[in-house]
Amino acid sequence: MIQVTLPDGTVNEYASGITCAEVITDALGKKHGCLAAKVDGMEYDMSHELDMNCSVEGIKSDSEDGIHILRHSAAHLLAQAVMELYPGALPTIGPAIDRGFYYDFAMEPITEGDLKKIEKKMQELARRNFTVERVELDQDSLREHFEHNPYKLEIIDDKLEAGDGSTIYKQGEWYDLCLGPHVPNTSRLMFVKLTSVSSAYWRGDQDREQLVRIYGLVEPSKDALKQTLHRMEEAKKRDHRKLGKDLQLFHIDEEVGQGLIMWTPRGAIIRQELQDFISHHLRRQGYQQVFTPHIGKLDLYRTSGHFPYYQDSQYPPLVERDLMKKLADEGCTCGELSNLMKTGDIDGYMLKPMNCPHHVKIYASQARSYRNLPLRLAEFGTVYRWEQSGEISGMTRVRGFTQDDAHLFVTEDQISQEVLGCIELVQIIFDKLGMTDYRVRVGLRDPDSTKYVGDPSAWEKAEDACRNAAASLGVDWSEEEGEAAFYGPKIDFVVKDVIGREWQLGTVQVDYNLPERFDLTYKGSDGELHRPVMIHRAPFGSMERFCGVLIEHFAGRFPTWLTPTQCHIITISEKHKAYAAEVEEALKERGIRVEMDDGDDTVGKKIRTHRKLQPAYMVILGDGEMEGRTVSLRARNGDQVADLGLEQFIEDLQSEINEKVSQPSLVPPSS
RNA sequence: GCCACUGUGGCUUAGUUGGUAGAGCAUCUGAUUCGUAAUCAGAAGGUCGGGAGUUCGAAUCUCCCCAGUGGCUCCA
Repeated sequence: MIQVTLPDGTVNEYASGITCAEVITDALGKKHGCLAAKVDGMEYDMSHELDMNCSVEGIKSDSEDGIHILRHSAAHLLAQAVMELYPGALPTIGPAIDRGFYYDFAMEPITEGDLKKIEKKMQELARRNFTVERVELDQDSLREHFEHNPYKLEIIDDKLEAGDGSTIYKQGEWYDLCLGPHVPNTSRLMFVKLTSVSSAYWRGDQDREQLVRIYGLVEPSKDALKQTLHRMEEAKKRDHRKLGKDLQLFHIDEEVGQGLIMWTPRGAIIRQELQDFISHHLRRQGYQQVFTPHIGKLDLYRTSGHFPYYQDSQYPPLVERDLMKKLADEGCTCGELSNLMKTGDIDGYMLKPMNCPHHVKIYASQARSYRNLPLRLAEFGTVYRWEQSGEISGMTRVRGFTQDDAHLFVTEDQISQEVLGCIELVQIIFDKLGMTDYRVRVGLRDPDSTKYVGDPSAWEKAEDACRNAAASLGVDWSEEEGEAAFYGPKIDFVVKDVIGREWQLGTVQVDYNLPERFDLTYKGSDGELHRPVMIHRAPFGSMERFCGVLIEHFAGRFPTWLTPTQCHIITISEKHKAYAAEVEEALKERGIRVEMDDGDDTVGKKIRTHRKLQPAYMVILGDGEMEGRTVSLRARNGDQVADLGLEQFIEDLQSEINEKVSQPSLVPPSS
């Protein structure tokens, strides 16, 4: 007999060899809704047999662990279905992921249209309710089972020590190399939906085979699946690429170039407001504004180390006119040109891929003393990077962007405090915008690597500074070894977009490298020259990416202070034009952004039209308003308030803007 | 950069097996002056992402290029 402790603390006695399923059924009844079990905290199949005293807890299908198992099992089902439909395909790997699961196959490419067919097959297989069976095999028979699948053999080679066995999971005739656990039978996997097909490299290696990757969703119930699909639909409506067009915020033009954002008037307002907002805080924190050119000589980047090392991710250099002509006359090829530039035989200019070297030069333009430090130089600096064409996306991954950049030149003793200051700035901004859904990543050295510059004890101090700063935020943060830049540790702020992709926004990086390369110094209190440390920081990251994320965050419904047009005036009929003009003038006088519609459409039509642009308020003006010198407001959700005194309205609106209230609040919600 | 898919007037989109493009919104012109999600009528606007090819004939087939989408890889 063995003693089994249940989650509620009861201890039951069973004969040794009883399965988890039997224990859980005994404890919770037949309809226990569990997919697998935790035995002493470790996950096992329901069929796992218990042979010693232990604790057992069921894993429900709607728990986090349960969903994970469901997804992983659905991946197996997908592979089974694909194998039935495409006998030549070779399954490789198929894990559960955050939003579902995928499986990679070595096979002929398929199209989205084929997914329906595969999905149907999956449902059919689910319905046949195969038992999912765990089988332990020694290595020889494992190899035998997968002798026709070099991918599985490679996994066996990699993961298993010689002589070690492992397990396969069987459902019907089909089986896969896997550690489990899995659902007890395939009927649990009825509610699946294949979402997309794409490709991936075997083992994530660009130089290896490209595989067909199929993505899918699975949920424990029909309703849950429906809800998930609905949520995805809703999320897509907030996509900044769609809203950017609807709200006329930015434009990308094929003829201008890939990944190059043009901020249209309405979008430019948002950007300007954000820049003003942050500039205000920068001044308070002792930053000094600078401006630097968009290009710099190649030598500058040779010194900084960015050229030619990062040549592939930069726009090609600009070469002086005469030289270009001479080279052209001599029939110099691009490759030769590139080589000449690499060796320094000829010079040219580069579009700046970052602002640091220019700021470094400002630092170096004067003799600095410890009394000058920290020196904080800030600039909305536009940089250009040659991102791979396949990576470019909307506003979040572009080839030209403006960083809300700053570089702090500090003594080693000041690092900690200054990093903290940078972090605070990020937090002020995120708080004001109500962006709470972000994670913080502290990038540290890989202890085994030697690629890092700077003195190890200095690194430790800087890493501690980053850790402490991150901890002070009171949000989730994680340390990631090996994520540091080669020149110093960093703190990144990461948010997800509507389709679940992560984007790095704000960043704070400690840098020991550039001060070294540019031989920066300051005179210390001891009269000796010392090397300053640089801190790079950009709270938004880039204006483009940040705005893209912000559009999705607000679903296009910006707070009053940010929204491109704050009031849209709508007249009822022609006779209200004069009063409307008066109201418009009064608003504009106070710096409020107004758009007027005194055209001859019907009121309903005008409201419909203007709604699309999501102003904070629509100001409706008719007979009543004209007589009483009042306004009537319509909020974004359709709520209305009638006959507000004009002066009072303007006053209230202005304070709503000045205080950067999170959402328009002058129209009380209707009951 | 790699794989797959997509690309029709400003926007959304119809276009069966190849026979030189239909619509709605927006725009413009008239009429209408109307209280909160589309007033009526008319006009103008596309050669179908670009180029080459197959064909008597291509938006529809083939190839190359460009761009977008979903991934992969990358991201100082």
